[in-house]
This record gives sequence, C-alpha cells and structure tokens, in this order.
Amino acid sequence: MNSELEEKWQEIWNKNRIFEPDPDDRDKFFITVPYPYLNGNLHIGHARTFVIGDLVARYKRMKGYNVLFPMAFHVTGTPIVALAELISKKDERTIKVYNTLHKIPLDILLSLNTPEKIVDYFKVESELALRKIGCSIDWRRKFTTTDPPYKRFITWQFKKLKDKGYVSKGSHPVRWCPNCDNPVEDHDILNGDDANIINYTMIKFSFDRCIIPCATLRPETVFGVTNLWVNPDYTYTIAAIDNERWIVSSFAYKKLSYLDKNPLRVGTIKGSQLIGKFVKNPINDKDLIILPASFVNPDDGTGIVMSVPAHAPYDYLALRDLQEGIYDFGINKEILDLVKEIKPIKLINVPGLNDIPAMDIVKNLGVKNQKDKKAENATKILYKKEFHEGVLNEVTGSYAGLLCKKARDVITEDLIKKGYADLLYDLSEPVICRCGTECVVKLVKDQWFLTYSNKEWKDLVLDYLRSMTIIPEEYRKEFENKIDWLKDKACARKKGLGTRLPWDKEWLIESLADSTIYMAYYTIAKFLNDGRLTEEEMDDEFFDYVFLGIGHPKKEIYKAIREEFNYWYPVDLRSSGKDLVPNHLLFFLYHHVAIFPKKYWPKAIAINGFVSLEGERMSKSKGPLLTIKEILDEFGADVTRFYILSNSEQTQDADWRYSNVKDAKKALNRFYRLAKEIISNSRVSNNEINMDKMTRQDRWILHRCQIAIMDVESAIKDMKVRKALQSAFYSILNDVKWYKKRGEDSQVLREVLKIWVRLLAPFIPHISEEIWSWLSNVSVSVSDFPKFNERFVDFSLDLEEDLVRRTIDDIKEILAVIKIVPTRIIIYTAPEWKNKIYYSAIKLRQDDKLNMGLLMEEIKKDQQPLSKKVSNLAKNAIRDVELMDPNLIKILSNVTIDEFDTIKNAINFMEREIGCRIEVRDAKDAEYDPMNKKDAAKFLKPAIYIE
RNA sequence: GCGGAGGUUGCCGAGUGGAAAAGGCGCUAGAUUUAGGGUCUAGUUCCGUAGGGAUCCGUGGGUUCAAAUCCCACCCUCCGCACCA
Repeated sequence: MNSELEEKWQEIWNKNRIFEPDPDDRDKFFITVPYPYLNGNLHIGHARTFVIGDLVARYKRMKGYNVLFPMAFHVTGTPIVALAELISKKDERTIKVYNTLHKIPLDILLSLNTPEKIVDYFKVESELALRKIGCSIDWRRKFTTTDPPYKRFITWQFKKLKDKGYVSKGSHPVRWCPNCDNPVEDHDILNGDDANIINYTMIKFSFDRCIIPCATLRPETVFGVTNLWVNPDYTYTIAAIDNERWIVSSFAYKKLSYLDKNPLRVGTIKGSQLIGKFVKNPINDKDLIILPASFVNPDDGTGIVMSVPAHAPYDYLALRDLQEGIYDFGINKEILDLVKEIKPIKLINVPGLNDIPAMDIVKNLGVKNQKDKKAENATKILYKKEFHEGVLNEVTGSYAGLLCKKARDVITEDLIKKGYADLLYDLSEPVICRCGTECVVKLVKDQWFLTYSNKEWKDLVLDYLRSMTIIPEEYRKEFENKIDWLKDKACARKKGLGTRLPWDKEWLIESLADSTIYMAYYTIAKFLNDGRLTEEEMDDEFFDYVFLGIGHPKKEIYKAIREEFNYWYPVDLRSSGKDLVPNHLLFFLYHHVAIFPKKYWPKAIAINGFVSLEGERMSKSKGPLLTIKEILDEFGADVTRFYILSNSEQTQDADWRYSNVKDAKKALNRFYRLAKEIISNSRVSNNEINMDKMTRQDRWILHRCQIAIMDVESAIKDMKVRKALQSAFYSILNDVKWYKKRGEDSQVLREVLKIWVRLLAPFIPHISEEIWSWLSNVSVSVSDFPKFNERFVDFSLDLEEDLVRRTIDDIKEILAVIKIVPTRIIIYTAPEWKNKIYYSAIKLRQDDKLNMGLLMEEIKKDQQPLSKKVSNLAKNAIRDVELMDPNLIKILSNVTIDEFDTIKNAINFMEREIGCRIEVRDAKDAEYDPMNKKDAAKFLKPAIYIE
C-alpha cells in the first residue's frame, strides 16, 4: 500500500500493453469521457469523471469485452490564449493561483508565456496524472485539438454540416463592453453576474410622422392597449433611424446604437409635451392618447410604455389615479374628459378571474395607487397566472383560443414581419466590465450559426434520444427539455485557438462545436501516431471513406482504418459531468445524428456530479483547487479512487474532506492486512472446494459472496458506483467479520478472498493486483470478473444466521434492562404447530390471499385441534406476516428453517458472545420453565429465560 | 422568471408504499504484545427491573389497513439559463 506498489503495477500494465486494444473477435465496448481542457492542472473534479469511466472500462474488460478507453486534450478556444497573455503580463492574481493552487513552480510558470508552451506543459502533466491514478487508457490514440490532422477532421465535419444545411448566417446579441470594444465573458464581469439578456418586443406606435416604440415582454397585450405612458418630467431624445424619427429615452438611444439601428440624434422633447397627443396602434389603427405616469423609468426599455389597464396592475392604477384625480400631473380638463372615457380592454381569459383581471387583483390585495409598493407584487402574481393559464379571447382576432404562453412567440414574429414591431435587447440588470464601463447589448452581424433550432434536426435528436440509455433515467427529461429549448448557436469566433471555417477563413470554429464527434477520431489517431497515416493523406475523400464508407480507399491502409472505425463505433457509453448536459452532450447528439448513419449513433450517456473541496466549489481560476497530482502524492491512486467512488452517487456532488479520505485510507489498510492474513493462514489449492465438508457458516459466507456479486453487477449497470463499492467492499467486509467470529475455515476464506479481490479490482486496481498476485500469476486486470454461481445460493442460510444474530441481540437487550449477571440462559424455540400456522400465513400472503377465514381453513386441513390458542395465534400470525418485507416472504415461501437445530448448532458461539451457559429446548417438550416463558416462543423469535 | 435537483439522527448519507435509520464519521466505554492521531469490541432519540413502549424523516393538510415514500399547499437550499470551457 504505497506509491512504489502502485508504480510497479502501472509499469507492468504499460509493459504488457494490456490497455491497448485492437479490433478482434470479441464483442467490443467503447467508453469515452470528455477530454479535459488544458488551462490548468487536472483536479479532483476531473478525477471523478475519469475514475468512473475507468471503473466501467475495467469492469467491462473483466467481463470479457474488448474495451477501448481513449483520451485526448482539448485546447481550442480563448482561455489558453488569455492565460498566456496573463502570464506574460505577470498578472499578479494569475501567477499566485497557478503557483500556489495549480502547484506550478514559479520558474516554469513564468516561461509559459505562449499558448503553445501552455499546451505542451499541461498535456504532459495531465497524461501523467491520468496514468498515476490508474486509468486504463489506450495512450496510443491521444491527440490535441490543435494538431493539424485534427483540424482537417474538423474542417471536413463543418463542410458536411454546411452541405446539409445546418449552418446559417445571421446576427446575434452579446454582452458588450463599449470601452474594450469586445464581448464580455463571465470572468470579465466586475458587477452584474446574474444579468441576462432579455429581448423585449418593441411595438412601434406612430405619431405625427414620428415613431414611439414601446418595449414590452407581453407583446400579446398590444390588443388591449388603451393609451401610452410617459414620464412627464423627463426629456426624451428624437432620433433619426432609417427614414423614421423615434422618440426614446437617451439611454434607449445608446442601446439602439449598438443594435444595428444607427440612430442619429436630431432633437429632444420633454415628456410633458407629449401628453394629450395621439398615437396609432399599428395592429388596429386605433388612436391612443399619451398620458403621464410616475412609474415610467426612462432607463427601462425605451422609456415610454404602452398601457394595458385590463392586465397590468400599474396601468390600471395609473389610469384610475388619473380618473379619480388622485394624481393628475396637472392635465387639463379636456384631456381628463377623454381619460374618463377610457375603459380597460380585456384580451386574456383566465379561469377564476371573471372581471377585469388587473382590477380584481388590485382589489384583492388592497393596492392603493400606482405608488403603492404592493403594485409590484400584484403585477408578479397576475403576469404569472396569465402566462400559464391565460387564453386569448376574441379581442385578439385570429389568435383567439390560443394559450398565452403559446401565442407570445407567434405574435412577436407576426408583428415583426408586418413591420409593426422590432426587437430590443436589454440587460436585466446593469453589468459593469472589469474596466469599469457599463456594458450594453450589441448585435454582432454576419455571425455563423449552427441551426440547432432546425425542426427536422431537433426532431431527429429527440426521436433518437428515446432509444438511448440515459443514466440516471431522471435525466432523460432534462435532455428533452434542453433540446426543446436549444436555439441556433453561434459557432465561430474571432479570437482564440482553433480551426478556421473552411468557407470563411477569418472566423475560427468555436471550441464546443469542434468537440462533438471527436470520439471517432480516436480510431484514426492510432494510425497517425504510429506513422501509418500522414496528415497530407487526410482529405475529404479519406474521411468520407473511413467514416461514411463513401468511395474507394486510395491506399490499402485506409481499409484497416475503416475497419478500425467500424469495429469500435458507435460509442457505447459517454460518461460525463452534469455540467455538460446543456451544452456538450446536446451537441454530441446533434452532430452524431447529423454526420453519421444511424448505426454509429451513441448508445448511452451517463451523468455524474461534481466534487467540492471541504464543502466549497472549486474554481480553476480563483480556487479553491486540489490537483490530482497533489492528492496522489499524499494518498495514492487507490485511496483516491476508493474515496471518490464511495463518496456519492450518480449526479450528487461529492465532497473531498481530508478527514474522511484518511478514514478511507484506514479502511483500505485494514483490507490489505486482512487479505495478507487470509493468504498466510491458508494454503495454495487448485481443487474445487468441497461443499459436503462445509459447515453452515462456510456455506453462508459463500452465499453472501454470490449476493455481493449480483449487487455489484446490477449497481454498475446503473452506474451506481457508490452502491457497487458498498457491496463489493463493506458488505463483504462485514460478512467476513461475522464469519470469522462464528468460526472460520481458512481455505474457505481464501475462496472468499478470490472473489472479493476481483470484485474490487475495477475500483482499486493496484492493491487488487498486488493481492491477486499472491493468488494467481495472471494480472487481475485481465482476469475474469467473479461469476455469480447459483450453486452457492441458499437464502435459508441467511435466515439462520439472522436468527442467531437476533437471538443474541435479544438476550443482550434483556440483560441490559434487568442488569444481572446471568448464570444460566434457556432458549425455547417455537413448537412446530406454531410455525406451521406461520408458514400457512406466508403461503397465503405470497398468493395475496391472506385473511383469517382462509388461514383457519388451512389450519383445519393440517388437522390441528382448533382452540382459542390456535385462533389467537392465527390472528397474531396474520399481523406479523402482513408486516414482513415482501422479499422475506418470497424467501420464506421457498425454504423452511429448523430453529432448534440452528440455535443448537450455534450454541457454543452464543455462549462465547454472552459469556454464560446457554441451553436450547423445543418449547413443545420443555419441562423446566420457571417463569413460564416458553409460551412466548414465536416463529423466528424464540423465548428466552435468564437466571 | 424558466428548467432541474434536494431538505432523513451530532455530521456525511442509505432508504421512494410494508418493522425508519444500511454504511461511514464523530462521540462514549472497554480491550490491546497501545509511542501515537494505530488496531479491535460494544454502545450512541427518550422511557423501561424481560426482548417492551413512546417519539421521529423541512412545515401544514389529505389518500391508505399501512406514508420518509403517493396527492395538495407552503417554506428553505443548491445548480443551469448559451457563445463560456
């Protein structure tokens, strides 16, 4: 149990090339985990995904599959370039983080001043870390995503996507810093991390050759607009946009200037000057009056809003305030008369809200006026209710009958098409760039998109998803939701490392887009790395042939490459962290479906959670962080694997806690010592163990091993690694402890160990190899996984051991209560007639027919003399049996247990445990019974008398 | 806001309709050919002079012979929401 031991076995694996599979006659299993991104050292979070992948790889290998588990490195994108810049600038924080957390010696760190040097450094370190943690990776297939041949592969893929019409050109909104003149990424933000880009629909109301655009999140309510609201004290900007003149706030003017509108300031106008003027509603040409309101914020939207008093509490209140003269903003009588004629126009019907919804809610909540804080709450409640439950009514014309949530997008689209509206992007809250500038939303033009919103493409993915295995199954819905939500994605950037778009060389392919089908590339990387294939040969025809079987091979070796691909593909399992569900894993599916024929589409996806460090989330750029190298130096591979695999299940997050890791180390030490002891106490034997000579306990422990094998296999099938490890390690450990207590046979223990070590080999391969080497001369990594052997299965043995255990516990419990030192203990097992009644009840329960009448009939058939005693017992039996676990019922309906015999056999053991002489009697013919206990004897619960 | 996950004992966490609390940690006691932070054993909600009883799974209701588990409402925590890998 030390690093030399682990290094020794790693060297043996390497030397014997046991993890370097080539196609052969066996069934194959191709497992991949996402390649790591090399802007730092691999950390404990990576370790989880890798170790889970390795566990499955090792398990499948032992199950006889030809297993391919490859690895490569991802370096395309911006972070590595940014890191190189920061290092060459000697950025204080970066140097500190990479020196103290990533543990890179300062002299080396300062030399990493180009992206290439960074990649070269981390790829060596990462491979080392992966080797040292014992991953059974075929390193002959490694590559880096900036390798020229890989770029050819990506180029081919994008040509294919474009040919299939999955690439389009358009514009899209990004967070933008006007000062840096660049998009703002998450780590560039000083303030406002939570801000989202929201898209308002800007409805264009016309006014005296001017346009007053009103931003709204509820475009469907355009049918219910009764007037506009302006802030009377604010001075608005008049901007020339195309051939129109727009009246907007000055902040809105700024926003528009980044949104492809090229506005030109031509004048200003005070809000109060607009009051009483009329605008036309574009959808019905109705004239609407402009009125003053206090809640209009010039910084939100365009600074002028449309009023829908039937459905917006603020609008309703502001209107009522005017009508009742609560706030009149000094409007004249003429306007006031017009205001008084305004009636809310209801356009959404909501079950339960019969009148004007805004009025209802204002009344219910007792909102006083537009300045009442409760108006905010009223708005929230009503908007939510109407969005989810609302149906558009006849006021909306052809949209009548549509659900609110369905209609919104349709209406927006129609309004824009007709020129009645435009989109306005805005940030949900202010965002401040690291340079201190307030950010805006900019519309980037001529951007290339992958059209993930394409209905046919989307349906193809959704449809295929149905036939895939998703582990855990609960994530299937998550995938469906995300696919449904997925929109077109910008797939090119100007900055960073990567492959150029083949048809537009100034753009680089975005780094998530270039890592979608790379698992296929592992099959050819082998040939590149051993020199049988050169970059120059890898043209489009080559890829078409190898991956799609199109055309003819120009060279003989291409056939082998094609066969290699055809053998390994599809991916049988992609195992990944849950952070990749809404991005990489979706694109992984989309691109496979787009590029490859169906038989090469991935079979299964498994998701795992993160790893936190002493309860805190790790961060590569800020810390805390714990590198794989560090933990391996301290704990070694097996302890690390053991801890991570046993710490949490599936998508739950694991937590790396030093104190618990140390405990894991102790547990493994214990196992190692125990194994050593078992080996030294037994002798080599190749004979099949002789079951006839075995005691009940011997047969019991072998039975338990079979159960463990079954449990481990079914847990691994569901990727429940924690459960698998519990069964493979702790469950057997506890059984072995009990077995040793009960009286062990060293040869039987040796057999148990043979099973045990192989069960554990996928989890903790190094220590397993070491122990296995004392038992066999074949590497455990390529030995057979223990086979479930029905011959050893006997559930009655479990019942017997449980009976013994429970009886001891009962005695101890009594002793604890009566607080005497016992001198003599008598155990009375239940008489046969009692047990018969229980078995009858169990049979009935198994057939789902348990009731008093039927049970009494059964008892009569057994020709028992009926008495009050019998019927009372039958009543009790029904209650007891009804409470029994269904699994126990199943077992009991197949086996019977001789309680007297069981206790009698265990009597010496029980005496040792209790430290007192113990006798066992059948309650039927026990004469000595001073406290009249024997009548209390029940099925599986013997009576106890203590002196 | 939308979508998702979760709330179990001192702590981490099993358990998703049939005896709540597996396993681990911590704690307590004991053993030890114990330097130790090693190893092993037992106990660890409360009450109990016979193996029993009471309480109990975020809160409040409900369904059921039976609910941590199913239904309804509410409270709280965490994660994602895109051009960022």
